[in-house]
Amino acid sequence: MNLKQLSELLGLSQTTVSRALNGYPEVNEATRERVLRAVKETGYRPNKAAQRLATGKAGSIGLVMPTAPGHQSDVHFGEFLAGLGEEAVRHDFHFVIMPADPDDEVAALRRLAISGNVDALFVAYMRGHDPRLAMLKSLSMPFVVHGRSFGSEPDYPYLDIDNEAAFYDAARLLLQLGHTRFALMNGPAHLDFAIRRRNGLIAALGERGLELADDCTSHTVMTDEEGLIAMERFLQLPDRPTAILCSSTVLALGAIRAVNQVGLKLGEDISLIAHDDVLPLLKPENFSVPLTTTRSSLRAAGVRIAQRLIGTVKQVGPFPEQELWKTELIVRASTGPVPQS
Amino acid sequence: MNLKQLSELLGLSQTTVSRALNGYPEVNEATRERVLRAVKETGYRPNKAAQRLATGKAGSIGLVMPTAPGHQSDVHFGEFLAGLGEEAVRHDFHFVIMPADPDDEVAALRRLAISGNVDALFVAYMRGHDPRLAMLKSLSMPFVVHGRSFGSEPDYPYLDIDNEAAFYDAARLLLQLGHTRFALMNGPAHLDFAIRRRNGLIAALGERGLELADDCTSHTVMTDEEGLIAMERFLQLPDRPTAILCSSTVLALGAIRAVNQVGLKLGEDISLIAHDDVLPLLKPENFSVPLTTTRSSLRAAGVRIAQRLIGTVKQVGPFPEQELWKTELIVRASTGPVPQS
DNA sequence: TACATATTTGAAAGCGCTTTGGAAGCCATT
DNA sequence: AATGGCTTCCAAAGCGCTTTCAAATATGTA
Repeated sequence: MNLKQLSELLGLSQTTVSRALNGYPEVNEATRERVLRAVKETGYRPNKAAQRLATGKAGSIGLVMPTAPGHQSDVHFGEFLAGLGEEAVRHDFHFVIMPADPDDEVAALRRLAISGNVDALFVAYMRGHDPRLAMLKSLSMPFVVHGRSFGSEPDYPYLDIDNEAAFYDAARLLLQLGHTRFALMNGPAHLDFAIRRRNGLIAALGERGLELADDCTSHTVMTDEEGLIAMERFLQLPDRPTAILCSSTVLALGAIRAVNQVGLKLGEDISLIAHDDVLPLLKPENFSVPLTTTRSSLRAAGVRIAQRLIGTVKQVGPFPEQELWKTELIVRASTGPVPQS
Repeated sequence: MNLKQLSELLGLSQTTVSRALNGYPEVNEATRERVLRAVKETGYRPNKAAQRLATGKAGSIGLVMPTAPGHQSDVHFGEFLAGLGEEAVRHDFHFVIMPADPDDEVAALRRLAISGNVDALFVAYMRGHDPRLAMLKSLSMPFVVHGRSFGSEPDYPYLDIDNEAAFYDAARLLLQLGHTRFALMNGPAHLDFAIRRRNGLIAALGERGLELADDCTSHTVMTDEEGLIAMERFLQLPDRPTAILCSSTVLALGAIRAVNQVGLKLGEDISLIAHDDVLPLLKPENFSVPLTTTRSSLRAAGVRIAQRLIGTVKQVGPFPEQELWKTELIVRASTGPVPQS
């Protein structure tokens, strides 16, 4: 059933039927109702590809999903998607997801954009000096970045959390508790949030004349295995750190296992603060020792970005181009005063 | 840059350029190379919406993502998606994801199908007597179901794991270890896998003249919170169960917390077997007491289903319509002989 | 040389929708 | 009766591609 058939059935032109459906004013209310009733009866649905071709819009936002054999799926991605979806469903928007090798993201994003089946783009996993920004700006397609790109002019639309402040504040808390030997378990070094969180920590330490040692820093993918390995390394250090900042509750999961294995007590021998993306699976309050965290909901960010993206496409708005969300510092039992040794 | 412009640039007809690009044989190799070079230089990409409209195919597979405010995002979904993506990227396929309220899945699926921008459908979260099957069959669009629908004629294409055998075998192991008091922590009761796993357990118990008590059965969404609550209930029972079957490592996470809280020992006082979807985040071997599991990789299932779906669209094949994967029963430390009381 | 047969190219139709530019009908006003 | 302004509808063009059918050119055969 297509427009032509429907209009013949009704004895109307395609034009009129199309207008009736899309809420144009220049159509008699009586005929509009007749059309609407026929649509109900026949189950007619407009072909989106044709709509897209005719209008240039199709109610979809595009994003690239990094994937490869052996590439571990990322809980954060799923959680963020849930947020996008929650908002998209309200506007009858859908997603076009292009899976791509992580090394091929720029090209994949371009393909997605010129493919002509998305109205707007969402970009994540931002890096320092991210090469995608220049491409996006040349594209004349709306986009919003989750995160920022350290070292690039901040003249693009983004939503980010204040990673630097988060880890600065976290470090300050630990400093006030008397800690002086710090370690950082971070995400991959090229990612923007990792750069900023490290900077935040270094800034706080610097104010006290302290430094972050290289052997007390790890940059890895954020899995519990890597957390375990990194923490084991820290614990073997002659002068082992007592204060740990951790970029994810996933890393913390492994880290805590390492702490338990050597019989140390979290919150007493070792203080740890992790960043909490509010993953449904890893609630900091459910850890055997509840975790002190810097918190910001990934899902909420997804909702907000979808709002901005969809709003831009639908030309409602305007929206702020740049948003920087503060994180909350939530103190639980995994932090305590520096142990007397 | 579109086909018309490109062909004018080359002094060729759109026909020839189109054929050159799509690998048709009736075009001179020399001109084909000329076209290909021009494409490289201009960065021309065909408009997918137009392609879709013209051919009816667009290299995409569609799926519905259940979502709603307050609806917890599902790790399983993300992991499965990673599997689909891993295969899709090899064939330059993408996904169209339609977010939908869980109560609206049938309608959402239909919208997605008639929208005309997917070539094939993937369906998950199967229920007993699933209403989507009839709709799908009437649709004449290829689809593959992950799971099955208990109570429906199995005449549709699916890939499932043998849930019944998995829990039957798991129960048998525990029976051999002398356990007689069983409990089941299952997923939502209307879901197919939950029905079959329960049946598997009941069958194994039945062979020994045992029954599964109602107050030793829980059907909940699979979160660690629910796991905790269910296990707390079990443990307060006057004649508390010693053998637990658990439909997910996520549930097990909470269950184990409950066990620890009351000071019982997993693998001694309580034996537990969980089903393991091989989530990167929840490795059974990393639990403080490594978990005995029935294992089957969700991601591998995603890869396989993508293969079948894409193969069907591309008309390579044929593929088996029905696949039933065996799970592996992997014994670790969370199971032991029934405690002497 | 003339003819049949491959090989290579092109004109145009069509996919299902939106939208421009009229046209027809109706009413009130001159 | 003629004019103008509304309201309501329609024919047809166009979105960017594929594909059918036909034409042009090259190649082989008698």
